[in-house]
Amino acid sequence: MNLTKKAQVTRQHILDTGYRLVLHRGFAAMGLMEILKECGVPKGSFYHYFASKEAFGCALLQQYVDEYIEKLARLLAETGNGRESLMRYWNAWIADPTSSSDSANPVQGWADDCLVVKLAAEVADLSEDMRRVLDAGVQQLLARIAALIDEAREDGSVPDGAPSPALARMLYQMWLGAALLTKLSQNRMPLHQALIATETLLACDQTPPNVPIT
Amino acid sequence: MNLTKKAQVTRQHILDTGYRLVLHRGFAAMGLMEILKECGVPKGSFYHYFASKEAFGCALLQQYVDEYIEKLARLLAETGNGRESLMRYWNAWIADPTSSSDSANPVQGWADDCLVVKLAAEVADLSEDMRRVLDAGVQQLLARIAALIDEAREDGSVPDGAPSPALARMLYQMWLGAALLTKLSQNRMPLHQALIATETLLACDQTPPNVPIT
DNA sequence: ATAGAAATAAACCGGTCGTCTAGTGCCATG
DNA sequence: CATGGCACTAGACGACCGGTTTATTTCTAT
Repeated sequence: MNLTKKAQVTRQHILDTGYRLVLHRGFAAMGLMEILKECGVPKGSFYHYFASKEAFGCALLQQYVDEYIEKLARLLAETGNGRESLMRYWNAWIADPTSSSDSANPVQGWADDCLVVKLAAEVADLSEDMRRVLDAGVQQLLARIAALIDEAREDGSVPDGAPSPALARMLYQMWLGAALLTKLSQNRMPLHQALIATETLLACDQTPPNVPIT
Repeated sequence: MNLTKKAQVTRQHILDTGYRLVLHRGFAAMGLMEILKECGVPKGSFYHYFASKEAFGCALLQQYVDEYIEKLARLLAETGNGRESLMRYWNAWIADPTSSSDSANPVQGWADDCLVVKLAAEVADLSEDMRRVLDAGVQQLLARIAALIDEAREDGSVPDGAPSPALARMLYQMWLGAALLTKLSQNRMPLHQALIATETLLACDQTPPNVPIT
């Protein structure tokens, strides 16, 4: 029992360091030895916990998705009307209000730790399994954002407009693009601009011609 | 002289097949042998034409950027007012009007062949040189789009609104995100939705609070 | 015919993922 | 307390592929 618990800890340790590494190197470029050396786990153990590198990747992504949704729930649990909650989320992309930032850890937001930004393009062609996990996570998130928009509209803090699923996706796309350009240009301006644009879009109450919603 | 020309052809051949492969496998995951086997060039030759894999990557990206700008110029050379030109560009993301599509080559647009979508996240952390090439290309493109918006506003086909550089970037980000989600979900709906959103945004003449530009 | 550049072939070394066998520690049962 | 069994650790090993370098051949121009 205690033993099993310790084993789970080891498995978790592998996943955590894997996350840190994959965030910067990418999935294919990250070797297993790199992870295992860093957390002092022998190779034999790895294949005890995971059937393959791909299976490991799936577990990694699944855990990331789950934790993301949880983190979002915690962020939204604070007080504030619908619009404030929504904007708290987008603001977190730029700077996570719950994480402290000192000189060693410069100001960072969710955009900097986002595996969708880092891996979506790579994984989409690499592994069907990993693609599905990440895609399902994104769909889940989009649904939550859409619901958030609906709530904000119900309490009157956001005006009516485009269908909430369409608007949610549009906003998310914009932030993905902003995070990508920020990575590429090493300049956080796109993120700040996205924040302004988000406010504009939320205020924009003109409904576009019918958008097919999936 | 003829020889030199033939050499250039070989080099070009390597770059072209490299582009096709990197578009699906990614840069790190694509081995040199994969390229060289496909175009029948021996390994030794590769290092005659390119100093390293990274240098090859830079040349690949540089050529991609240059061709992209040219392709854009050709697309915009056709008749139409400013707004029509602009929308022709975004439409091309979904389906390139200049490329024929048959059953073997299903309908494809620029989004499917975009190296920014595929490589930005990977390259940003992998190689400073490659990052710079791609970033410079994006900046060049953004400037062109902003100019296009200005032209459209001058001929009255697009209303005034947010500063054109900010609007251009916002639109581009949205399309990047849409292309990413399309790859991830294997569903082209995000692209179509981006098209609707683009029209809405162009019509939206409310200026957001001052946006610091670049 | 020959000097020298252009192009190629082959060897190199390190790292890849994954397998496999051996060994350790812990728990439950007799 | 012994013993068998299971979860886990340990790391050597294999086959292969990574990018790079060096040596060699091929060709052209003088």
